[in-house]
This record gives sequence, C-alpha cells and structure tokens, in this order.
Amino acid sequence: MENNKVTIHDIARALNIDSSTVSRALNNSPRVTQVTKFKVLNKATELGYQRNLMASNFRKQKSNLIGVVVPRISRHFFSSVIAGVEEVAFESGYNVIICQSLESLDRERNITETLLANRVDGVLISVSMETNSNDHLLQLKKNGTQFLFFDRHRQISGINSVLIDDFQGGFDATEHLISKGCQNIAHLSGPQELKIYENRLNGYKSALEKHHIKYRPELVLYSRLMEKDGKESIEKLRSLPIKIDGVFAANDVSAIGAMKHLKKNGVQIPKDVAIVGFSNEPISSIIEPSLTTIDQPGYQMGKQATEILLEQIMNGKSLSNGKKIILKSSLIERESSRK
Amino acid sequence: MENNKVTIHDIARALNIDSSTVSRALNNSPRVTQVTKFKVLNKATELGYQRNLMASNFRKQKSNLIGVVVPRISRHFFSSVIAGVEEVAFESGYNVIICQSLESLDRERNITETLLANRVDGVLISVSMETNSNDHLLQLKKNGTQFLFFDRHRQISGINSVLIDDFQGGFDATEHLISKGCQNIAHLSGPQELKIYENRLNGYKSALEKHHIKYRPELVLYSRLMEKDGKESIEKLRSLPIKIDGVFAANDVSAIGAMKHLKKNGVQIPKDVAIVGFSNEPISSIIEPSLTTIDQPGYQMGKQATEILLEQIMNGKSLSNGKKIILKSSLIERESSRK
DNA sequence: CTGTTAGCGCGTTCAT
DNA sequence: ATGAACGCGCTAACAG
Repeated sequence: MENNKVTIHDIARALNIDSSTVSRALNNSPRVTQVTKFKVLNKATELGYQRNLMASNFRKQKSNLIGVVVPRISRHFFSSVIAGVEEVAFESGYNVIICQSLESLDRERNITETLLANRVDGVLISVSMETNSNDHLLQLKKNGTQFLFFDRHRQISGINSVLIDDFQGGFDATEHLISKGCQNIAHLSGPQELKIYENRLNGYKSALEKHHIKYRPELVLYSRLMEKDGKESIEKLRSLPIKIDGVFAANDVSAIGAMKHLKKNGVQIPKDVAIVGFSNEPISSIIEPSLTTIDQPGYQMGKQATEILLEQIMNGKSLSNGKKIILKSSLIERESSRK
Repeated sequence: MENNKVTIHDIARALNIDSSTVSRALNNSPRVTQVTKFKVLNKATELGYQRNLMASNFRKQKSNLIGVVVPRISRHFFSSVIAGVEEVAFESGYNVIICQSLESLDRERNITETLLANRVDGVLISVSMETNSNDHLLQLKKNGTQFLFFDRHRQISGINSVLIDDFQGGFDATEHLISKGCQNIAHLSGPQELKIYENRLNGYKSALEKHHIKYRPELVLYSRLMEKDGKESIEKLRSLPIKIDGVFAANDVSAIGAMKHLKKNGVQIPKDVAIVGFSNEPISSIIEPSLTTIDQPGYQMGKQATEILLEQIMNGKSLSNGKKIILKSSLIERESSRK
C-alpha cells in the first residue's frame, strides 16, 4: 500500500551523483561508465525504484500507445486481429488500447477524439456500419497521427489499408453454391457505404454471370447484418414468388440469424449447402453444420497491419500512399448434416 | 501533418489572460465566470486546441488506464469479458489496455512490470496456465495498484475475485453425462494450481458420488488443455482396458482437440452426448454438435469486475477483503447429430 | 564521462 | 474571479 515515491532523484542523492546520470544509466546509455551503471542499478533495486513511463513518455512526447478501434471485440474475427496486433506491438514496446464503436458513428467519433487527446502514436481502425462520413478520420490525418484501415475501410487518399479479397470471397461463395446446384441464390448484403460489402456483392454478380444465371436485384437484401436482419431477410425471401435454394450472407452474424430462423420454422432449403458466411470461428471446424464459410485470416491481418503502422510511426509518415494490401481468404466446406 | 502545438498558453496569450484561468475554464471549474468560459472555449476551437491528456494525467498522477491481462484474447470467453470491461470503463472515462500472457508466466511477469511502469490505475487479470507463483501479483499489491482476479484466480489475501461457479459447472456437466447413460466418464482436467480446475474436478467427483459411480483416478487426465492435449488424452484413454462412454473436458479447446481426434479415427462414443466443455461461442448454437456446453457469462463478468475495480480505484482500496463474487453458468444441451 | 540547466503541458496552490 | 509561481518525473541540450 505504501506509495512508490522513489524517483531518479532519490537514487542520485543516495549516490551523490546527478539525476541525469541516473537517467542515462537506467536507459543503458553508452555515455556512462559500467561502474556507475552497476551502482545505479543496485541502488535502484535496493530502493525499489520503478521507472515512470508516464513521465518519460510525456517528456518524450510519445505515448507508446496504439489505439485499435473495432465494432465489437467479442466477434471472433476482430479479436483474432487484435491478438495479432497485441503480439507485434508488445514486442516493439507498444501498448494496445482497445475501443469498441459498437457499430455507432457517434461513438466512433468520440473514440477518435479520446485517442487523439491521449496522443496515441497510431491507430488501427475498422469502421462501424454507420460510418458514412470521414470527418473524424480526416481529423486524425490532419493531426499527423498515423493510421491504417483494416477490413472495413473507407476511401481516403494517402491512407493505407490491409484488406481481404472480398470480391474473390463473394465470387467463391456464390460459385460454391452454384456448384451445389443452386440456381436461385439470395444475397444478404450490408451498407454499400462500406467497400467490403460492395465488393462481396460484385463477386456474387460476377459468379452468376460466369455461370449464365440471371442477376435478380430483388434477391439481394441490404441491412446492417445483425442477427435480426438475417431473420427478417429470410422472412422477406420466403414471401417472394421465387423459391430460394441458396443464400450467401455477407457476414457470419446475419448468417446465424438466418439459420436459426430457418431451423425454427423447419424450412428445408432444397440444395445441400445453404449459407455461406465470413467467419473463422475455430470451434466451427469440429461440428457438422450445413454451412460453408469463407475464412478470413484475422490474426495474420492484425500482425501485418501493425507492422505497417509501426513503420509509419517510425518514419513519421507513410512511405506508400493509399496502398492496399490484399490478403486471401479461403473457402472451407464442411461435411453437411443435411441429406 | 501540421503538428498540433496549441496549448492552453496559446489560448491564454490570445485572450490576454493567464493559462491557469484557461485550464479552469476548460475543466469547467465553478470558479470562473461564464463569459470567460465562453471566450476560452471559442478560442480553443478557433485555434484547433486539443487537450493533452498525457500532460494532464501526468500532472494528476493518474493514467486513467486499466490493464486487462488474459491468456489469449482470441478465445471467445476472454474477448467477451473484455467487451464488458471496455464498455464500463469507457463510460467512466477510462481506457483499457490489453495484454496477452499467451499462457506464459514469464510473459505475465513482464506484463505486470510494464503495467506498473505505465502507472495504470487498476488491473484485471486472469492468470496463465503456468502461473504457479504470486510474486508478480504481490508486487502489484505492495505497490498499491488496485487489482482483481476474474475466472482464473489465485489465492491472495485481501484480493477480490469475480468467478464462475466451477464446482457446480463440473457437477452439472458430469450429471448430464450420467443422465445420458454414461458410466465410464473421463475428465480432462487442467493444472491443479488453478482453483478453477480443482473445483471443476471436485464437481465431477461429487456428481459421481451422488449417482453411486466409483471414482477412478485413472480416468482423470491432467494437462494444459490445449488442442493437442485433448488429442493425446483421447489416445491414452483408448489404451485403457476400460471402455470410456463419456468425456467431460474442462475447457473448450481441449474438447475440440478430443472431438477432432475422435472423428478422424471414426470412433463412436456409445452414448449420445460425448463431451462437455466450457465455452460460449455464439455460432455453436446454430449447429448440431454432439456437444453440450456449460456456458459462461463472460460479458457480464467483465462488466461486474470492472465496476468493482473502478470502485476500488475510487476508494484507493478495496472495501471488501478477498471477496469472491460467484456467477452462475448454464448448461446448454444441443440436439445431437449422433444416433 | 558527468553535471547543469531547462523545459514537456498541465493543474494546483497561494495570493490578490 | 483571476494571476503568479511552482512542480509532477524525466530527458535533452550544452557544457566542462
């Protein structure tokens, strides 16, 4: 409970040297002799000294903090990304501060404000579903705070992104359904403000075209892809004159909502594979869902994004301008429990 | 790119008042007139002032940071906890810094050191599998840094914990298997250094006793509960003369390893429900695994733990001494795909 | 190699 | 209600 009040001055006083020497010794500066280093280190442990990074960071005008903004940390994709971020950051002596936008633009604005006030050295962000303007992001840019998009990005000149090949993912998902014999394939898409949903939709269209299936706009439903949206979308689809025989959902959450609703109502989608979502829940690989997923390399994405961000921080600027790193996703087909 | 150099002094100068008045105005102190407040606020936005929390925190000797230490953030239980932590912390103006021990004691020590150096106001920790000593935790205590265990705790006098009723969970899981007709139930347990595994094991024993099934020590395997441990445990069990007809795994990861191995080798566990693990993966509720889980309220735990921690921080000390908050888990049985 | 000096930006005395 | 002055703990610049 005793407040740790030991500072470098206390060490200095005890040793009859100057605090700046102590500082240098503790930072292992080459400009101080081994003997004094030794003495200082000893005295430090003797007095129970603990370095005060708050003071050090403040003095150096560097927080050694990087902020990560995600819609919701408990979604496995995002927590995987963060796992990667934390590992790379930790190795480089950075701490990671986590913020959830909870899919709210207001909150996202609030968060960037706080991060700025805390003088974080960099920001990694995957924007919310509501984010349809760039003002808060431009503020980061104007301020000179290094940042980077991952996954859910927006178009801002000069800002790099680490992305997943969403077009290919949408294409693969749709083609997979077609290969299973589906002809009337619905697509649950998200806000077209977000490039990722636009791209997945384009992949869907492209696959249909390749296989000479007519694109029907009424089979594409737009929502914020929450669980209830999946449910409601299924409702709407069932009221159509067309019999849907495959669904491609643009995220896992809506897919879950759709699946639950289908099961609850005992609806059998005729063809074998029904829903394709984007996810990489590890547990899903041991079960037998009628679910094929396009798995996203979240962990890898987190590591890579952080490496780039740290480089930007080092250089005080991005070397590449508005570069997009595209990672591959992989289609994982699982043994279906439907016959 | 222009460095934001605007400080309260710039505002003061522009207004021909003192910086201390500006400081008071910005902090909405009652000891400053409305007129000057107004002028200050206007000038602030005009000059593009941004408060510097680094300086403010340093001056106030308060970081407004709380550190969360988890074994691995990408495990759904932990990311759920963190989601809850972040929400509560954010509302109270605290930032959350995330650290992963990756189940390594060395890393955990390293982390507490960093957190201390960063002068975090409090720490929430769920210890690693390797953690068999308390030195680093006692250091926190000695330092007067408020902290709290959640889930994986250790016994330290005066330190509060938020836990899940592991005894009951183990009991429920085992009794469930018994109700399905299992008689030879194996248990994959973890390091007995950790109370949670000891308690789950005790629940297992207790359920056996209640139903007059003899406890056989050779059916309990101890490991660090990684995927490969699940696999290896199954191997060992198969080499026993006894035919296992049920498995109770003390966590989800080992359960996954076990399941995968069983399926790969086409082993049919005779009875209907085979494995009970601790998890709450949301996606698992729409699929049809031969898996019953004891779901843990991670999100709720995160919120509650944070509330207690913030209270401790407010008071500079814990009001209750070594209190244990016990949350209930719930057994979730899923439609089995085995016949 | 070490000491001296001077802040980083803010909040908090104590005056007035 | 406002100003003057100081210092949080540390590091960087310049001396010597």
